[in-house]
Amino acid sequence: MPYTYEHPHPAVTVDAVVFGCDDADLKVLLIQRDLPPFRHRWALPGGFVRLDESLEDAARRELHEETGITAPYLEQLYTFGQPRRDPRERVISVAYYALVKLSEHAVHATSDALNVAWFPVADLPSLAFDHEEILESALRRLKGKIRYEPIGFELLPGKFPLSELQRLYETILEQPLDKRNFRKKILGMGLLADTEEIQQDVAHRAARLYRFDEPAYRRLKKAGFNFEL
Amino acid sequence: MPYTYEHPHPAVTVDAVVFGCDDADLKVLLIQRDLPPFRHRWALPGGFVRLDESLEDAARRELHEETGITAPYLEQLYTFGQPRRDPRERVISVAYYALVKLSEHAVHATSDALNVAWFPVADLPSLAFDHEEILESALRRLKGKIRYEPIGFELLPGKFPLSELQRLYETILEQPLDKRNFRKKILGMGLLADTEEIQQDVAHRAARLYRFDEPAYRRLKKAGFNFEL
DNA sequence: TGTCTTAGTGTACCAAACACACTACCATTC
DNA sequence: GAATGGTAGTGTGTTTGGTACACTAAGACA
Repeated sequence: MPYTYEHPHPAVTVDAVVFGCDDADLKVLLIQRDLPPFRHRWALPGGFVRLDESLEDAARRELHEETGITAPYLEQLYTFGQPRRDPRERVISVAYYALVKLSEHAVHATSDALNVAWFPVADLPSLAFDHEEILESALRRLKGKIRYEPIGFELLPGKFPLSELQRLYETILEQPLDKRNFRKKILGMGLLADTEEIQQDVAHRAARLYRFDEPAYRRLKKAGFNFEL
Repeated sequence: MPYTYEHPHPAVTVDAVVFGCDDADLKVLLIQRDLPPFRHRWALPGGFVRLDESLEDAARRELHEETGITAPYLEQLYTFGQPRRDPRERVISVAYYALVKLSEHAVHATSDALNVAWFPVADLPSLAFDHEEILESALRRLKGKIRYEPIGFELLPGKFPLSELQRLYETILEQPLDKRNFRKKILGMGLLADTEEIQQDVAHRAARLYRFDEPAYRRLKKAGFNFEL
């Protein structure tokens, strides 16, 4: 059972900041801890890295184990390793951030967590460890990256009206965008395919639905195109 | 002497990609290993993180111990943690990149290293571990970041002619820039202060020397200015 | 049939990006 | 001291993309 080394080793964990978006808000997935330290506090999903798995695999595994979410867009964010960030022992945490289509992911609490829930980023509870710092860092990254990589689509359903895409950008960038300029620019890129479908069950004129044209993006990127909004 | 844990722990190291620039080239600082594994191979300076120091402190300490360099611009790059990247045991490496003024830093080998030397990034030896991957990643980051943060100045001496700054950008971005447009843009930002000095001992017309005006940059940044080249 | 709500569309102006070529200055050499 | 070689330094016109801005169209519902 015990593991012995000649030199001291820190523990290594992965934590994930999972973003989702619904009609109203940008949201983050949190779990409520069922074990000390910080028992009953909300925290980012995450856990210890096993010796035979890569960091990214560990992040995916923990995410699945604790929240039921699989295979999202996942990217390494930053590594947090201040000496006293965990009261138990020296723990170095490699943080990831993930983007998921909120509507397509039912979440459910599992063994290690008392509870799992989506929180609007504008209204968060106090978090365990240094997870508030990690979350802020993830938000900054998202805000920066969404402007020059087409990652916003990961947060939307497969088919979406342009107004929803615009609202997503406005929410994340925290600034209003002009409708005509937004449409002109995004449609001009040639990354959106018209699905020939329209919204259903809305109490007003129905909007066309578009989808992100991934192959077109890869083609354009190869040809030197740079996404920018 | 032995350290015992209930669960297996990986080892954690920091590695640093140190960039410098001389008249001709962008260069990287490497050490020649004096110990197995990869004995006699060139590698990035780095080493094990101590339990009572932060990751950044560890990077600075190792850099100083192995190469004599102190207090450079240092930023976390990425964390590399594939299970078999080190043949001895599971080692997770938090990589940093640093920018230094090459001319102002005499380097010297110390105990752990057989040798220390600057290599042009265009002409590198084969490296130990996955250090080639780390170095490529650092180059990508540098290339991306230098366009929207004024970090290029960290690589130049305190006083420099505009032509040297331009050559630095051309080297890192790997593309030629128009002299007039470059000067217009960079001078128009108001980040460069004229030192009222000129080059000495050159075999042609001497150029004015400028310095990066850090307080001006902070002021402008606060007012919403964004560096971009 | 009127009202409400969101979808969808075009143009004029301004600012920044880009392309482009010559003169000025200094040191060295003959 | 004249000529040469090498880098410093300078301005304009064109094009492109960013930004500001207001009305009509469609469909649901009362």
